[in-house]
Amino acid sequence: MTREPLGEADATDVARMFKALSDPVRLRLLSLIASHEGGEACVCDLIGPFDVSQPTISHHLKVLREAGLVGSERRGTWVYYWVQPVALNRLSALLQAPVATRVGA
Amino acid sequence: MTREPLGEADATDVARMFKALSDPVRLRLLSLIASHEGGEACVCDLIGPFDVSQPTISHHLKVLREAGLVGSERRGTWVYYWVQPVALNRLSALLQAPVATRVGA
DNA sequence: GTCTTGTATCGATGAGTGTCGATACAAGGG
DNA sequence: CCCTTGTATCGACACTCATCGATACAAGAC
Repeated sequence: MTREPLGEADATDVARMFKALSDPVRLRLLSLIASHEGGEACVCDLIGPFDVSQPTISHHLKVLREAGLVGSERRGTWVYYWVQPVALNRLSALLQAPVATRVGA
Repeated sequence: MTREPLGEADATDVARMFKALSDPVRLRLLSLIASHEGGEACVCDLIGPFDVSQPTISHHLKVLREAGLVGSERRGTWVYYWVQPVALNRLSALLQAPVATRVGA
């Protein structure tokens, strides 16, 4: 990003992912999933830590999934979610700024 | 983030920055500024590339500034903007995911 | 001073978003 | 079968946001 300007298409694509990260509940969900043992977490593990209702958690998980930031799978009664490292690393790389961009900064 | 869950306060703080990045126009503005020679750009350089009005560009620059992602300064007639590398790097580091989080992923 | 150019703010409006309760769907146990 | 538990969808509501035109402010030229 600091090398050459983003094109319109890329910007729209990346903006959709950042929008998925622009909510505190979703950020905490993502970090709960990422830091959970085995790298994945059941939805039942993700409802307790929040003050919002179960449908709201389900909605936020859907947003993260449709943004490509997490994957999910039903196994028996429970549904498990895991992070998609490739997507996160893409955003991470995009934000890496040069050490000193501006003269005197 | 992949090490331990984000606290509520941190999540709210970081979410505000990601929200500033969640718009295609703002992403392109940021990359235009970052990739401009000297690491800074005059507002007059930032209006032409877009199809939106000048007040809208001004609004988006304000959002980026209030999120701490860019700095600005008036020099004579023109106002210059530059990126804040520390802020971008903080977000970048936060998104760095382990190479293989899930077994078999 | 007045005029012109660059930038920011204001007020309005249409679209989008987070949240909820109610409800539907999925799967296993009795 | 019915019942229970886990998860997703639906419909509604309050709120936020991106955008605009109009206007105000800043600074230099004349």
